[in-house]
Amino acid sequence: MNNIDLSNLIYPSLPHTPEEYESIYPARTLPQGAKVTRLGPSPTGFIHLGNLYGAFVDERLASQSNGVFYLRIEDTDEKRYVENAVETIISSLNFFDICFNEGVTEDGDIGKYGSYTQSERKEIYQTFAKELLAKGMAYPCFLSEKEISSIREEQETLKITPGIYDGWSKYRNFDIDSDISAEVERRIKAGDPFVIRFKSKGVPNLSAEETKRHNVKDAIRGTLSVPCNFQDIVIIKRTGIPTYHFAHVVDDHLMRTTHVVRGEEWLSSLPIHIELFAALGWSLPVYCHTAQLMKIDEDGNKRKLSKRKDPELSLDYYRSQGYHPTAVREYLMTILNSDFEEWRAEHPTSDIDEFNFTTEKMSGSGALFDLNKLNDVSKNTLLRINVSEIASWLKKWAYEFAPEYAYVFKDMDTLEQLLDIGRHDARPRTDLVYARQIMDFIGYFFDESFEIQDEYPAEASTDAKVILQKYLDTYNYDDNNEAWFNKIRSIATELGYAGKPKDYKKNPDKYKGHVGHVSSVIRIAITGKVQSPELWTIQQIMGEDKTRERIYACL
RNA sequence: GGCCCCAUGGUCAAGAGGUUAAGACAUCGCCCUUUCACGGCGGUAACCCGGGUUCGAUUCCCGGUGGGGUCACCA
Repeated sequence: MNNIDLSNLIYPSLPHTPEEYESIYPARTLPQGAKVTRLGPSPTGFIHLGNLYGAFVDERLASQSNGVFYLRIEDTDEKRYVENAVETIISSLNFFDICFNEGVTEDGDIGKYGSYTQSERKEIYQTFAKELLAKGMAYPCFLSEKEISSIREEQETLKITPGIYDGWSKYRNFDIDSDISAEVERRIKAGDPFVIRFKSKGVPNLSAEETKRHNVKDAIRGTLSVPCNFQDIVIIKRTGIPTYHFAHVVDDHLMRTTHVVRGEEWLSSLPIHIELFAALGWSLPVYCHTAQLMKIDEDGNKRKLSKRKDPELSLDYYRSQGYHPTAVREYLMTILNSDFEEWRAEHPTSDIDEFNFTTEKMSGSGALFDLNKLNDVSKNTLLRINVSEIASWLKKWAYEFAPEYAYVFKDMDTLEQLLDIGRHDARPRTDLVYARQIMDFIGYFFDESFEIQDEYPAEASTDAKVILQKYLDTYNYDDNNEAWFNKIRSIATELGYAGKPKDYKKNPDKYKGHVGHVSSVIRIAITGKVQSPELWTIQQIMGEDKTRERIYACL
């Protein structure tokens, strides 16, 4: 038995040794306890709420510990590349206030641990693959697709775990079989394509009791017990590019990541990563496997979210509906940490950054996305933002997503007054939820969108014109709220309506209705709807002429 | 199918070996009120099932069921 080292034949010239990379990317000098996190999207450009959820965890962890949060583009799958994806990812995340302090940016990389694009790190991965090769911990494998699938078939009939592992690839022990080693050497020299597989030390197909296990601490889930890996997984593909598994291990070590936040779908490949880290002699990062986000559908049935596709899941959906980024962050934090809502109730005006977020308080089970809750969080969040900011945010939103509302923004002062109605009362109104809804809510004010939508209340419909005529006769723009309403009350009593709703309720037969019915008629004439904020204020903003016009139009 | 993760009202969720099992959203009713909203009060509504440990389990253990994930030269 002779140990044959093919590493130099496979990778004859690489610019650096593993040791050199260790010093090129030295341990970071950061304050005690600082966390280094990363987001590693593939460049499909599709960012969904689940990504944002995870990114938020990364961002909080790093920022709260004065650490580093960096963006790494994981483009090891050429088929996935979408034009401008990186720009889209960055801008979507930035919109929701998720910012990176290192990594890929639109103007090139920032930071000393680059390149932050995996396709540009080929030589680094190969250097470590070469090391594994030299140590006999990896091997070149020439198995074709056909061969692999016939191995799988055989394994299926044998009812054992499918895959390439000890006993199944004839290339695994090439160095002790001279025939195979001669073949391998010849084919490498001939330029035949091959992959590099990790040579797992795990023992395959043991019974449940015999299986060796790892106990790993997960920052969200506590101690996890996973079986040891025994698959000879591919670390370098035929193209020379690493697989996710290998790139993850090499990059997160070299970039000195302390906390790996990723979805729970990665849980099942954790054994692979554990073995890889050990094989390279590196310590494990702290894993944080987040639960999946789910949603509730229109029928009220719960349903798991499928990762891609679901348009409601796309971040762009919330952007185009006009949810305020702060509201989305608030909502996300309520599902992220169970005690956030309580904290928010105690600190209504504090910045969300002051909340102490921890992974331990995250739930291991998937949360259902709840639009009701988002809306509730959103209206309370908007209450905390001052009107001028809301107005300009709406304008920006309309410019991008709803140009048909341009008329709303012709007079920003008026818009601000409109939006501000009732917001500073002791018990403030919470009418504003998201941009599209707000456009609808204030639509009554603008001639472009004004229309009579509701019917006069039955109690006053026959008197409607009389009421409006009398109102027009007595209306005075300079009346204050009280004087104005007293006039309406006089009209009501004059026509046989109760001046107070209570009187009407006590003696419904004595009156045609009450003052509320009378004012509803006026409200409908002016706003087109039975429901509106404070009418007097609306009129003051509208101005005398427009108010009179609207009434007149109904006569 | 193997393996892994998860399991308290409709939803998010607190919780401890003994509690009248919090709270928020949603929903329903009442009150306040010139409409709506806001606010106040109240109602409906939950520990997946079966064993075991225990004086006592929703809580701890085991098994099952259900949901999810994963078994690629995708991430």
